[in-house]
Amino acid sequence: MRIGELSKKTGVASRMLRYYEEQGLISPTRLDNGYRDYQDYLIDRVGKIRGLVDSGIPSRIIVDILPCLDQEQDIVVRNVEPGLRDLLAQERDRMSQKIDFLTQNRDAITKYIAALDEAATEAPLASAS
DNA sequence: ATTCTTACA
DNA sequence: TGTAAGTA
Repeated sequence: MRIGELSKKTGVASRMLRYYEEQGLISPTRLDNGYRDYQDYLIDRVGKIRGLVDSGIPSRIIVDILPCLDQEQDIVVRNVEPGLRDLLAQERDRMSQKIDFLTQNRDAITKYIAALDEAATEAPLASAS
């Protein structure tokens, strides 16, 4: 399928699909007319990529994690790149740190929402005062 | 009508 | 990311 169809199926803007390609996250083939040709499995892959990207994970890390996502559980460990283990461990710690940060913000927002609801209950028409 | 690349906001 | 230009 071409970029427009993949965009509709994944909800990812075609602009970003081309960007993902630049980042080495996906490698669509080309049609004779130069149009990008995406395989069906990329629909699922793009969904996972979006999840990672939306979590704020740098694309350079996503590239290393992607092969783990494309398989069910049988992770192939042939690519024993030198510092990859440490790189991923370091990234995992950053994720934990980010999760803690987001958890705090979520709780703070939850309290704020509660305060807003309470205020609305006490003074229903005070929004324009 | 769609997509492509390049480039600017 | 969105959009514009000029193509294929």
